[in-house]
Amino acid sequence: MIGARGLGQRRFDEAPLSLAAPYAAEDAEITLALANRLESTIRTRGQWNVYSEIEIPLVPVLSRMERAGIRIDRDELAMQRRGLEVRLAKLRQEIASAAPWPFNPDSPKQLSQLLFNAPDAQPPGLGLRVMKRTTTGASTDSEVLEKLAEDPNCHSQLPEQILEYRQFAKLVGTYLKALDAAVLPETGRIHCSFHQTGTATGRLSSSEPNLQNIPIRTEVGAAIRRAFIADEGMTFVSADYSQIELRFLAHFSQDPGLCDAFARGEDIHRAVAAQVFAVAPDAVTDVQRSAAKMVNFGIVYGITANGLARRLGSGYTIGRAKEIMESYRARFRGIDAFLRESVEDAKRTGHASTITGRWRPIPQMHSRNPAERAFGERVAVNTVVQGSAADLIKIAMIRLDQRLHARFPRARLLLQIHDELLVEAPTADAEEVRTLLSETMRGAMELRVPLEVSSATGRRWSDI
DNA sequence: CCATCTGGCCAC
DNA sequence: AAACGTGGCCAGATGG
Repeated sequence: MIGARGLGQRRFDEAPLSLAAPYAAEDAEITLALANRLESTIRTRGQWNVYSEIEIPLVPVLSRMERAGIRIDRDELAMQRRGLEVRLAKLRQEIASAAPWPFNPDSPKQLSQLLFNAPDAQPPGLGLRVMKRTTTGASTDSEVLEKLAEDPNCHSQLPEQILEYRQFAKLVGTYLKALDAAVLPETGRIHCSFHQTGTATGRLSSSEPNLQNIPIRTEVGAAIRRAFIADEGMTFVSADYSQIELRFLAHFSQDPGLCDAFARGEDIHRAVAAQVFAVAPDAVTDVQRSAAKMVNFGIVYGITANGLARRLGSGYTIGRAKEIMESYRARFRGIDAFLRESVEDAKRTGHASTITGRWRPIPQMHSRNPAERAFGERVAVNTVVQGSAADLIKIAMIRLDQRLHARFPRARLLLQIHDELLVEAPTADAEEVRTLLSETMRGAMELRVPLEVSSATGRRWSDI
């Protein structure tokens, strides 16, 4: 496989190159024996359909995606990098002059000492209030720094400066530098690896480099997507499932409230807020909608009142978060029942199953440790929903690959990002490919609620 | 020097 | 061990 590391740079965790030739026959025999045993295990575990209908057909699709790679505008990367490095240099100076002793802003350990040590300790610190602990000491993560930055008792500029420093350092180190280093100079393209066996739920993962976590949330971060550019004469076509996990929640639970909202094409967070806070949809405030959105996310991840309260922010107590959850469960009885059934199911069988019958063992379900068991319960819910969404898009990818090959042989699938597919198509075909992509994704499964797919085209990833 | 762990943070 | 799920990568720290 073409790889960013090139030949000769082998990693410690790779097996040594095989001395194949003299042993070829023996190797083939061993390989066949192992394959037979693997397949018989897959059969006895009831995973034959997932294996033969999804995973095996997906192999050549992923292989083509890896070999296709994606074109990178290295000048764009370099330009952004220069800009951010100038800002980082300034921030380093400002941080140095605001700090009582020379410290490395890339070191959470040193920062923790600087912020939280007592003034008379060694090394001396600012004696700020510790609000969160890690296994080794006081946390300096962004949540903590944001609170410190707003705290009127904290007279230091450091929390704010470090937050900004970390943001830019992340973008330069993890993306601008690393992506440039991953470009094959001969082709100007990056070829990541996609892994079919890397996750517990059936999702894919991506590595070297990971192209499934390119920034989008902030403006400076999203700008990195400008460096992903379609090949000469080609255009990017992208499509993503809207609210796919909540739609699976509606499908499995058959909850009338949620199903109707999706059937009518309503703004789902607004619809849920209207129910939970017992107001008309038009009367839902931004704050209520945002709270409902967090509850929706929470349900999919396996909610706790504690976690919800933290995410809702300082205006909400755990008690208020509990009330909101109670109201949610009362208004959406079907969802409540589904959550309970998922947990009961996992307790009985020891595993969680997705829509295709893919299953994940959850040994924590029977643990004596309550925290461990609670984790198992969240996993039981999340796996059904997340894993089913993974099944859906894999089926769409297999069909899309066939259809593109038949109708637009020059178009090719480049990336999958969990609920999104990115295709590169000849510019003249882009609109037709967009329709094909969108319809293939939408038609990959028939659920009790309609699937909605939004799509776009553009020469750069940032344009979509 | 290398391998591994940790805290932190990017995506869905 | 799990205080809301799934991943991968970075720099620093640690230890052989």
